Amino acid sequence: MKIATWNVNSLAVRLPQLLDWLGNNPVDAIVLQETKLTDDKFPHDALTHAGYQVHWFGQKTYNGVALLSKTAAVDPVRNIPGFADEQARVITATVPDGERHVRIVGGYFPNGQAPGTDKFEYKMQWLRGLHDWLEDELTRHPNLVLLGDFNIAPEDRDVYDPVAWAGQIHCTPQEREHFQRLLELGLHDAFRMFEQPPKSWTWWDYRNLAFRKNQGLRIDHILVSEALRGQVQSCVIDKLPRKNERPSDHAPVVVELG
DNA sequence: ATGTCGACGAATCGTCGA
Repeated sequence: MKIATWNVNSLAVRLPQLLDWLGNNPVDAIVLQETKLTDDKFPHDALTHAGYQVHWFGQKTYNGVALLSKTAAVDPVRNIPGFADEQARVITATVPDGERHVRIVGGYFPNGQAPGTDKFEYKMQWLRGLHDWLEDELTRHPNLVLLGDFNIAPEDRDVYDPVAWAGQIHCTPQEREHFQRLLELGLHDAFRMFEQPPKSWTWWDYRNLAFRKNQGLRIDHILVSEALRGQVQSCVIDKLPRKNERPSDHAPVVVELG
């Protein structure tokens, strides 16, 4: 079973690229972030035609998430129960895979702008809300995958220039502490379960020729629960879509469960 | 280089967010 995550930065713009990518990478499930579409504008028919069933949840201009799966996903939940939120950031559902059922939590974590801002404080509260809900959710669903755009670079090796980024958004000690607290729930960073090329990033700024210079961050992640840990076969970043014309600034990440 | 995108509202660009 393959599960992917991709921040598409506007599904209206990126739909052809998504369909192309799914044609070449027929994953069993994928979560999308930054669809930036109200529910009535969601391209449900095109994705159904591509062989996916979809749960989606969005808003105009900002945010918006979706969960696509080959088999129908059940028990969907929008956002974080117990955490009141105006913003469409989390979509969760259970995807059957033969005898196994996997609870998939797709998240678009707040950016946070900069330490000391209201948006940073919102990010901190959001992360606390996510942690507390996941603690419960894991008791109900031992087979759980948390994936998406975390907007956190967990370690210095996830940053192209850790000195320049020290203390900056995505790299603050507070954000990294929250990432560690998620790991303490028994979640495991699937990407780091394997040997990986150095300078592996999932996001490159549109500015400054960052992709060409491979100046990026690893801020999109796939965390698997303890019960799934032994089943993880691979985890890779697919840089190819970043080379498209009019690319998203993020690359997809794919995990394979045996 | 704060050098790019994408969306929006109102206008053929300025502003915001990332």
